Amino acid sequence: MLDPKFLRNELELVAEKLKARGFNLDTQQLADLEEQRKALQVKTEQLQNERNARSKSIGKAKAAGEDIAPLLAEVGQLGTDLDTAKADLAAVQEQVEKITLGIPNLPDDSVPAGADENDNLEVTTWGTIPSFDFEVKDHVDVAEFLNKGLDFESGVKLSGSRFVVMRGQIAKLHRALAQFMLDLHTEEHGYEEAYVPYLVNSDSLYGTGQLPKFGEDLFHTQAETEHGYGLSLIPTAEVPLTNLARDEIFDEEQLPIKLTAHTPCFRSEAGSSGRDTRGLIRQHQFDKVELVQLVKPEDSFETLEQLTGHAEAVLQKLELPYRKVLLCTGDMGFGATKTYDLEVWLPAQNCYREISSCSNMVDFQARRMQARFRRKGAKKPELLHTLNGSGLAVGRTLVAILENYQQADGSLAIPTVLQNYMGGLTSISVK
RNA sequence: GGUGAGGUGGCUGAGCGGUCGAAAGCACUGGUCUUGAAAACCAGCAUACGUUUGUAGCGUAUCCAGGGUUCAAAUCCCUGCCUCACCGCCA
Repeated sequence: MLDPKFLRNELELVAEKLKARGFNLDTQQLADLEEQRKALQVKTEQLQNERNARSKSIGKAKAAGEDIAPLLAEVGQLGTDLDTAKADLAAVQEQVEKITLGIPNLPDDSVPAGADENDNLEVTTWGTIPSFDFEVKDHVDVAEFLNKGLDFESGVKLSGSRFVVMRGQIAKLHRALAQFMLDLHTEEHGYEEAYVPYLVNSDSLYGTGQLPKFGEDLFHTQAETEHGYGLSLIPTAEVPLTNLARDEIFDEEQLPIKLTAHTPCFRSEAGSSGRDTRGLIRQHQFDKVELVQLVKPEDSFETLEQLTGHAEAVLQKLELPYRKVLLCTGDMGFGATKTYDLEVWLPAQNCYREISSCSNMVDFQARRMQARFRRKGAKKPELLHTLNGSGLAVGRTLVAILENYQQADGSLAIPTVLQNYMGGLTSISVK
């Protein structure tokens, strides 16, 4: 959510910045509603003031033993006037809120203008793209050959399309990856490990910005009612981790707060029906190790560079070639003001594919969540800044390893840093 | 799931339907005192929004949340959520 005062006072500037990310703000409508809101709010508060004053004088009169009947008669119409004013105000406020909750964050000035992913800016590449002296298989075929380690048929039987069963050494490798990532972030990058709920309430989803606009991307445990959806499955650990700060006021010295968690993520993939139907790339359920930081405003852009580096470290230690991309205005997520994507090299697709997305949300989520901190000696608390990034998507990392570490004989080499997690195993081969 | 108790400011904890944004204590901040510290004493100490050039003033709201009764609700009624205790069940 944007700063309502900024939105009000700089409406045209906001609209212009939003245009860069393909969002059209109806400034006329919003300005009209704001004007109504202001008038109604003043009116309502005046009526309330009058009612309070009169009620108070009735109380005093009664205490003094005076006859209060004439005073009561005077109040007469006030109550109903107040009720209608309140109702009118609530209706307008609801409209304003509906609009403001649906406005995405403003892009930072360092973000390149562009319409879609084709306008993203490649920042760096790392590693050398491997060459194979045999015909490369994609990850599905590599795993199929390795004792049917990825079992999509069973996924369909148990649940439906976009679900998978992993077995044997592939399942273990998947687990090893998550362990490795968590250990790296906690032991070398200073994050605190967290175990969090996989079901969250609607307040949490509003806080990080999944609701109200993106409800159809989530799995809900019950249909939407006026009280929300009840509990919903998390689409990312960003939701529970970031919402830990909701309605909190931290001391300045407590920041930055750095949290990591390994969780499954659930996405309905509504609107992606034809895309990436083969393999592990796009599943309804996948695991991810998430990084979240809560920082002081002046630190957030520097923190974005660091956090992205923490995600890059995973790829580097796994010796997977990747590139770092600065997303353009048109390709960023709803709450982000600046986002780097890390894209890993997939030999079978002969291209880079997204494996991590690291974003600075500045105060966008913090304002929704009322997540604040107080500077030493300061009276007023300030909104903090929130950042998050994948460090990394475990399923897609498994894909990258299956493809980049495949051998001519059909076996799979195990990246050095994972061998300890695999009981010393250096490769996986057919039984 | 059943029964009972309860949810008040950073914490503890008062609060006959009216002058309660809320006693008191603790914590915290500033000051007096002191060579310094402690103690003592004095003062201050919630958040959001609106109005406004204003971190001033004024106004409004907030005593778990949402409804209701009333001229007036922290206080009464209903619903929900949560906490605690005991019972049942369970990994």
